[in-house]
This record gives sequence, structure tokens and C-alpha cells, in this order.
Amino acid sequence: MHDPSDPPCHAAGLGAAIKLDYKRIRMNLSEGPSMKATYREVKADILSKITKGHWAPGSLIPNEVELAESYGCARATVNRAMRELADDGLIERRRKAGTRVRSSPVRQARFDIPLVRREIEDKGAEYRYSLASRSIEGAPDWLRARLQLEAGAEALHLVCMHYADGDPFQHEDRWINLGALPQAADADFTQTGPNEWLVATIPFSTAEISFSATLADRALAEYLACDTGAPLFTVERATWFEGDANTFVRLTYRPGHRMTTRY
Amino acid sequence: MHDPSDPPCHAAGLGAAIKLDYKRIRMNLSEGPSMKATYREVKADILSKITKGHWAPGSLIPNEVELAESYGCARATVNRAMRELADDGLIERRRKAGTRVRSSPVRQARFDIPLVRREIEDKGAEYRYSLASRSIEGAPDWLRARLQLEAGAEALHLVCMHYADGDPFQHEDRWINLGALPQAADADFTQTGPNEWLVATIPFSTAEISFSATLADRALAEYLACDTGAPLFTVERATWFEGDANTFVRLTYRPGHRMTTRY
DNA sequence: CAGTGGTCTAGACCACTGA
DNA sequence: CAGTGGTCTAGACCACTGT
Repeated sequence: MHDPSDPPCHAAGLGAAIKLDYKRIRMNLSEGPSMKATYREVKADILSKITKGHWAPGSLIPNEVELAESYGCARATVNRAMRELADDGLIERRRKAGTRVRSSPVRQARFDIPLVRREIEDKGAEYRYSLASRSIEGAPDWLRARLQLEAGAEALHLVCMHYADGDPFQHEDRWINLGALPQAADADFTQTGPNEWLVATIPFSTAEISFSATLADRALAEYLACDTGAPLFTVERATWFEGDANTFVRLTYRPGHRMTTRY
Repeated sequence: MHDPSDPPCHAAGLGAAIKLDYKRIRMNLSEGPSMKATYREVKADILSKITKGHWAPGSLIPNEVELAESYGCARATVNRAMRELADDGLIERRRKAGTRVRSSPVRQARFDIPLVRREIEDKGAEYRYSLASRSIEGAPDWLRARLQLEAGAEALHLVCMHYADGDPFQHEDRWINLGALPQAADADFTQTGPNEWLVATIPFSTAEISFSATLADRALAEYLACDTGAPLFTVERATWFEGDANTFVRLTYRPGHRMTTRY
């Protein structure tokens, strides 16, 4: 994930394809300090020792000073390689105890959370947006619970649709906390979606996101032009900015949608 | 994601809560080089400048040398702070062009992909495993396509169930490529699941993972003790080791399952 | 070609933590 | 208390890339 050669959208580069400098092709990193190694080469070499089983899961790796000597580089260089491997979940480091190969590597995947517009345009399809309904309501109990809002909090409730080449792609059911974002009441959501407005207004926030499967009820089926009872992939997201909840959204995708990544 | 103070399982620490050294409490990082700053302090300070709007999205940030002077630290220290912010998707760096605040930050979330056993035991429930069926079959066409297997490839097909406190939790439909893992044919999957065997056998591999929603058919409904037609959250994963596909699995969760994270 | 980030170094001190 | 990783430095050279 640090490696600039990783594809930008995916993660945890196990296959750290390093750009090979042909001057270095002949060197055998496992042997002597024939040439100084870069941190990427060190990282790649250690990685291969792990994946090829030379260093078994759970076993202790030489310490940084020793590795630096054997690779013929500075300790800081080894340190960076090891730190990234630790971030990638492949090794475990503890002071005094040393560094070990993880017995069962942490499996983690990183997902991009794109704006719908980009998601659609990246497919090469034409994006279209439409606002289905807009109202200001007292926040219902489930929403107040979810966002930790006070009793009596008011929210802007929007229902929108996103289309790809004219076909329904995603249904958006959004609540904006007017206590934190009163200016949302004056925003015009008929031309662009609330997501784009929010990104422009509060670009940096923390979020809680969850994925699940839901059944198409009558209304959703009509919006998404699918059968009632279809299984739909759903994303819910709540975001906060400086402690205040500002929005909750439920995004429901058309049938068959998948979210994919590599790691 | 680099910050050791982040919770271990989640990601992209926007709220980089740094452990405050009380000796430093009085210093104002935005002012002079009254005291040397650590990379975490630099990172936190830059982050706050961004989130609080002092540095607008799209705007240019001072270069490393200038920042190092204003924070009273070495350029390498600023570099590490900035590199991590770039990894977190908050800023964009280009040689010669300098560093800019991302106009719309890259939203990405990191998910842990736990073993089912851990997932269940972490809930405080008792884990139970059961093998429902086992057979060696020619790989069906869809599987050969998905894993890029040759015609005539043989696969071990396993169907398993995972229970939490006796209730069905997850249905596992797994195919193991016997071309790459012939020893799987001799493994005993009656006591422990194929996942644990695979982790022990080929701990490091690359994977493609995808999430979707599927409908419970008759068989799934019986396995999961739910109604036919229930919407089920599904994870599919294919893994490769050194270019050879070794397994494909479809994991279907009991109704109502959610996968959640923060970022 | 010049400005910016990318990386490396040799050495230093610090912080944790296992024995 | 001693060994290991965590971080910082001051300086250097390199690799891109905008102008």
C-alpha cells in the first residue's frame, strides 16, 4: 500500500512488482553485500523468503542490524522495508522480541468507495441523476439512535436515483442532519446529488460503513426496475465531522451488482 | 494505517489520535520552531490544517524544506508525515509540481477478512464446523473460466457449514484445484474446515474477492435454516499462489449478516 | 534545466519489553 | 538491564516532470 508501483485502487501489494534496474539484475540479494540494496529490493527479497517458505510462519527473522549488513545497506533502509511488510500484515514486530513471520497472515482488503458518478463513468456509461423526493422531517428514532442525535433533531430527507446509460443503477436514501448542516436546507439537489454537495462542503470526515443484502420491496423494485423480492447489495454509511453526525445514507444497487477488489 | 495508535483492524486513520507528551502541550506547532516536532505531530498538524479548512482542497502545500523549517525538524521527518498522508489518500504529491490537498479525497476502507472461526469466536459464540459433502469432480466450465484452469482439470469440491452457538452462520461452497494442490485429496476435512488447512498449507497468496447479494434457493435455505427467497450476503474469493489458482470459495452468510468497518 | 519529492546514509538517542 | 525496534538528523544524490 505504500509501494507507488501498486495499482492505485487496490491494496496490500503482495505481488510487489518492483521496477528492475538492469544494472542490478545479476546481483543475488540473498548473498553478500555485493551491491547496496534499495528498500524495495529488501522488501521484495524478504517477501520472497517468506512466500517461498525459506522463513516459516512463526519463525524469527534476523534483526535489522544483521539484515542491513547482509544486504549491504543502512539500517534505516531495512527498517522501511520491514515497516511496510508489517503494515501489510505479513510480519509482526515487537521491541526486544524481534520480528516474526505471522503464523496466519492478516488478511485485509482495501476498497475504494467511489462517488456513484465516477463508478458509472469509469464503466464507460453515461451518468444521469434524478431527485425523487425531498422533505424536512423530524429525525425518526432509528436515525437518532444511529447518529446519536438529540430528541427533536431535524433532518433533510432525500431520495435520489442514479442511472447508467439510462438504466437504474443505484437508489439513494439519504438523511442530512440539519443541526450540523443547516445550509443543506438551501442547497439545490435537483441537478447534482447530495453526495457531491457533501464532498464539496465537508470533504474530510470519518465514516462508518457497512455492507449487507436486502430484499427489494415494492418501492425499491419500481425504482430499480426489478422484481419484488430480488436480492440487492446494499451499502450504508454514516459520517461524522468533528464529533457531529452529518449524514446517513443507504445505497441500494441494482440486482447483480458486485463489489470487487484484490489483495 | 501506519499509525500504531490506530485500532488494529480498521484503517486510514483520519482521527490520528497521537499520544500527547505533556512536555509538548504548550507548544504551538503552527508557530515557530519552539521545539522539534515528531513526524506524528507534523502529520496531525497538517491533517488539522486540511480538515479545518486552513488549506483548501486543491491548494498547494508548502514544500518539504519550508515545512521542515517551520516545524523545526529535519526534512525526512516532514517527508514521512507527508508520505503517510499521501498513502491515506488525503494529499497528492508530484515531483516538481509539489503537494496538493486532494480536491475530493480518495475514500477507501480496509476490511479484515477473518477466518470464520475467529469471526464467530470474537462474537463470544461457540464455533462448530461440519462437512456436508466431499467429492472429486472435473472442474465445471464456469470454474475453469474463473480460475483460468486447463480443460480436464480436476477439483476437490467441498460443502461445509459453520455454526455459531449451534445456529447456522455461514455456508461454504469450496473448490480446490487438485492440479496445484494434489495433497488436498488426502486431507481430512471432517474435523476442521478447508480454510484452516489452506492457511497452513499456502499461507501467502494473492486473492480476488467480491461481495454481492444472492437469493436463498431451496438448498441454501435448508442449510441456513431460513426462508427460501431470503436475501443473503455473499463473499466470493479466488486465490492464486505463484500464478497457479488454488481455490475458489463462495461463502454465504445467514440472513441479516453485515460487514462493517470505519475509515 | 531547475524545482520538488524519493531515497539513502551513518550515526545517535529513545522506548519498550522480555529475561 | 540489555536487546530490539522506533524515530530523528544533517546531509547527499537521484528521478521525475513542469516550464
